[in-house]
Amino acid sequence: MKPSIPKGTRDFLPSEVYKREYIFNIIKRVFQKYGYVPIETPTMENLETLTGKYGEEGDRLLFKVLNNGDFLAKADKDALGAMDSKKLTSSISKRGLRYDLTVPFARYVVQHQNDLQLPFKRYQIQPVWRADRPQRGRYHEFYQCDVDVVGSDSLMYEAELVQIYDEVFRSLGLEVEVLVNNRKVLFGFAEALGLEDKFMPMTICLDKLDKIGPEKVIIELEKSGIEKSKGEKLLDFITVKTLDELEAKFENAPTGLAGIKELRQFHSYLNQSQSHNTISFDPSLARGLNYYTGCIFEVKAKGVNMGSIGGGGRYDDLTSVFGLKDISGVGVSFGFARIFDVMEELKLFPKDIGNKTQILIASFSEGALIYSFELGTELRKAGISCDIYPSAAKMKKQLNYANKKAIPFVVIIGEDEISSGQWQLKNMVSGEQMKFDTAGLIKYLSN
RNA sequence: GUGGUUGUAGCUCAGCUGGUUAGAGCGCCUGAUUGUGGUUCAGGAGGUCGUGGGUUCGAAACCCAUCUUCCACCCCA
Repeated sequence: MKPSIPKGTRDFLPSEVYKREYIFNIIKRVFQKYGYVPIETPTMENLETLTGKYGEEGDRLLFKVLNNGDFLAKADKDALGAMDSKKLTSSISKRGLRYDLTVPFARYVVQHQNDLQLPFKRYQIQPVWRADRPQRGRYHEFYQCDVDVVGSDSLMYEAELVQIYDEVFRSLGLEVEVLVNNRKVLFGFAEALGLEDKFMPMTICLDKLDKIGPEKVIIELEKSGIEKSKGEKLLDFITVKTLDELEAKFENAPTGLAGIKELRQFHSYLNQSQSHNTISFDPSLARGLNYYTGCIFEVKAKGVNMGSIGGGGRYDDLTSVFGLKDISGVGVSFGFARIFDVMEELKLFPKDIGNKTQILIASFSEGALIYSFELGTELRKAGISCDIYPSAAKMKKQLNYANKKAIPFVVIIGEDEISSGQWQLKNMVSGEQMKFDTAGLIKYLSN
């Protein structure tokens, strides 16, 4: 049998896991500093929790888990006879793999509302699954890293999350630009142009601006039933640079004005001069997801051509479908896979990442193995990370093992060393050899 | 979900219009060097040519199906 894994999934080598954990650890440290706590939710949710939350497209991409037991006996016979897969699904599958972390979190908040102190600040790093067609950087299984706060509509949290972005990327050594906009401002465009009923398609087209260019955006808008003159006006709107300029154009747009007010308050919390990265207002920023209702964010890395490496925003009513009304939330997520790629491209991972083993103990004879194990025990007791070669293989092979694993020191044990009690320590970089007894070796390696 | 693309040794890839024993580089193993790695030299192992059908005297090559890879849409991380 040829070994294989399912389409769109990946194995990770030790070096990749080390790098991933390097990123995770920095992110977690920042989250905890800002008072966010970790939670986890199950891999599987009830299908009814997930369906209908991501639009029709999202439902298609949900992985469904087949019921156990004699599932066909309980299947919808009409749907089965009619070969209607969509209709059949609900009778043979009651669970699905989580599609993102936000909807399970909304369910979690409602379910545990009596145990949670609001505002509740949580972070969550877990894999999610989507039955999309895989491509590079697009998998069936991938990690998401979300940080959210629910139970407060204070714009202080928008400012806090942007600070978190700033601090995380600074710690990772990445320079980024944080783009900020507000869905109410976008709605203001629709109000000003009399396009309130076309708001959704308008934002979807606008979101493609930097990808397809202004001419094609106008064509797309026309396809959605927005006439060319209004499309041109819309593109004219988004050329504004400041909130004051925009305010002047929003005479008949009460929601738009409310959005401007929110952005002003957000900026008053943030002291720009304290930010390491650029934070800029971008009226064309739209974000695809429609549950956002207030401020929205997107993060782009400077110096590389890569899509956004993070994003998020304010959502006013995500918990109401689970029966809890008037809970406002705001959150952002980190695009882990892309951050990984950008850091790889810019060579930002520390060089010694993953080289945790300090020393290898090599043996010249079978009789030396017992001494090797004993020495290893002593070194480990002293907190030195060491690896013991398990046989008296050819020295060439043992030293090669150390080279492959980038272990910087090898201690060599043979008959001479055993009788004298002086171990040979070899520096694998310089090739130098020195003699130590056990105590001296520990002292030398502890420096 | 739509249209395309890819699959040959552990890895990266050659392999002509179908023709006899399927190749290279790197890696791996062995030896030169029976107590010392990275260099060098010599030798060696390793392949159901993604899988299943078909066409043919003959298929890695042509046809069909299927899986996989990557790409453009859709959508998104």
